[in-house]
Amino acid sequence: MNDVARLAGVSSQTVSRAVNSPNLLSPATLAKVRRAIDLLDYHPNVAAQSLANRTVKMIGLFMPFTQEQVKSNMFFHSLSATVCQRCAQHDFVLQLFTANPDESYVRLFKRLYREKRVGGLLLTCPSMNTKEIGELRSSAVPFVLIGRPAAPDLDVDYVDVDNAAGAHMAAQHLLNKGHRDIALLNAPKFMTLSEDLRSGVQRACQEQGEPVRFTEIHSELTYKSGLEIMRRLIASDSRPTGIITADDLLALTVKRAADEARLRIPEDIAVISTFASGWYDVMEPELTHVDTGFERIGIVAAEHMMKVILKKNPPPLRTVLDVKLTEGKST
Amino acid sequence: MNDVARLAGVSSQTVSRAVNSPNLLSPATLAKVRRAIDLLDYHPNVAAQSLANRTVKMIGLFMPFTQEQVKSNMFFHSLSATVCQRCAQHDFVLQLFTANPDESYVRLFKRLYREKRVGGLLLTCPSMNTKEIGELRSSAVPFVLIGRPAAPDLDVDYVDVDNAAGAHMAAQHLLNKGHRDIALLNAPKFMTLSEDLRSGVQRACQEQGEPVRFTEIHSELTYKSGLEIMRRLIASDSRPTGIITADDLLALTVKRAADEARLRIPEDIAVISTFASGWYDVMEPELTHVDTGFERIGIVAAEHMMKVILKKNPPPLRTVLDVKLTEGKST
DNA sequence: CCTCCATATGTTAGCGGAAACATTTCGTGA
DNA sequence: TCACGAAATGTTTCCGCTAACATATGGAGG
Repeated sequence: MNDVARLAGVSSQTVSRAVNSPNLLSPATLAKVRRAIDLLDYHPNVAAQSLANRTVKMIGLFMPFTQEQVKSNMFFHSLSATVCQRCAQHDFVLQLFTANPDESYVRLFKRLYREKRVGGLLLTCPSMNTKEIGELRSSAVPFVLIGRPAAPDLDVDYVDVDNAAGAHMAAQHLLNKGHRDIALLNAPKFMTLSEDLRSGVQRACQEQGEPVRFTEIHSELTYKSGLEIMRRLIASDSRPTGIITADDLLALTVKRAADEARLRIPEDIAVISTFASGWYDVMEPELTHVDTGFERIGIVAAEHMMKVILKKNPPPLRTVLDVKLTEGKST
Repeated sequence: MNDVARLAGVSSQTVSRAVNSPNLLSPATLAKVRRAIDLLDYHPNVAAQSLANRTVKMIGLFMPFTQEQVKSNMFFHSLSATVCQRCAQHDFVLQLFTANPDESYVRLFKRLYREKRVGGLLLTCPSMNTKEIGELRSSAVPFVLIGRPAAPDLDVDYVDVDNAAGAHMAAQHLLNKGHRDIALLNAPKFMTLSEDLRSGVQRACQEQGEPVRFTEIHSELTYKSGLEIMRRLIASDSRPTGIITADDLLALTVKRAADEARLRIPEDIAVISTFASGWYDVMEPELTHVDTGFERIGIVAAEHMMKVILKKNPPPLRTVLDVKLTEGKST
């Protein structure tokens, strides 16, 4: 920076201004300084910058999922991709944390923040409980939850997609097609998602005038787990006529189990997924599904976090993104 | 740090030593300092650390792929996960870059390094040419290529899996089963991978005593693209008896096209994949494939990079990881 | 012609640490 | 008993940058 200043014949503070607030400089000086910057190929040292102005232009994205869990779900890659892109636009950087920590979540997050590794965190931790969230909230660490907390009155920032509405739409869709025996191949219990889905489906069933049989089964979000369950369900006496799956990978297991049992989709058994990630294409017939547009989550969360870090005091983030149903040929 | 020093009754440099080289301190002082650190919940500021000792304990992982490209391939998530985990073990951090840059690759990489955002880079840029690599090599930026460069004598660090050997094994496997009409559903031409695969298969065909018909077709690594090609290929007069795919997603397209044409796998048409990522499970019958163990790439690359950053002068990294064939029921 | 204020630039003092060097302490062998 | 070197600790300076304040410059208005 001093070299640039010398070459341009100005003070080093002027160089700093040329970089950070060019509008404060006269056009002539600005041009001089910029020429010198170009000539010397100067790039500011971000460590020194954050030390001096005490803001850390890095967002941590925390996704403590196993390979197996992630594998089934485009969600995670999509999230990191959109966050990364958004960061780049604002001269921020994304730090990714996928490893399961040795220490407790709260402790880790506090540490990362205190060490100035990140200016704030985006968290996808389904297993973080209300107490932990509250604890983190009362610390100074800025964070946004991806997926809303179990306790809705917790006064924390979050973005979520309206999974309950999606499930409701999916169930309604089946009911409209005349189905009266519906099963929900749901996500594991520990995911708050699973409760949203169940409640959405149940509400739709209750709203229906006639009686509806509703079965709920929890599955891991893996092909193997889903397939095992579906085989059993389809072989049983009480085979439902319509199946709602938490995820398009699980929809594939329905297809396979149906194939094996020589059942046709949608004639003998209908399938609809409340979430479409990367497996969507592979399904045959074309899968009716709820389009969550989950790519939007990363954008909203990252934008909010950057505002927080830059002390722009954005309003609280309590966003639940709407979803829509895309009809395919599987129902 | 000064607070800790005061509380422990030592100088701040002693605190620094307690953190970075505890063996230099007497057990008594070390204990005192550590107690003070705990009491005050002190965490060193990494920005200040890198400023003072001018090493940046961050590794950048660059993966400029579109959603569409990534979707088909577990490779990318697996890579970031293993690198991230490895980084965590050494108190390093992973910065992820998936966005396609506005500027040129080389320019971007130099900038990231000069700005001290990263201490070094792990690069997966299939479209980076020999000239660019050479240019980057002659700069000060430490980097490791994921996948080896087209020009083998380029004097750069890289890790790769032995795709040519994998393709060779796959072809041999089919030849041993008696196939004499083989097609390779290959990756796009712009990926260096595609050349490795072709050469591997060709070599196997040549080594075979009898004449073998060999067809090569390039496809994007998407279901749609593969399916279109496979439908045409299977419908054509010259339908091959054995198909080698670049990827397990493409293997699924073979399955689907075969189903549609009422062909059985493996009786009427055999399939083997030279790469198994997340789509593996979904295939029926069980897919014969080359197991590349690509998770190892991230580990090797990250370990090397950390040594470079910590100035441990590791020997040049020219690693080509071996692969093995796992026989399923699709051949 | 002078005051006053907005605009443009320079100066000083850290941000939180670690390297390099200086100093003290202490055990050891002659 | 004392010199001597290793081990333990302290002091100074600087890493590269920006906030806060100080100063210069120029034009409008009285």
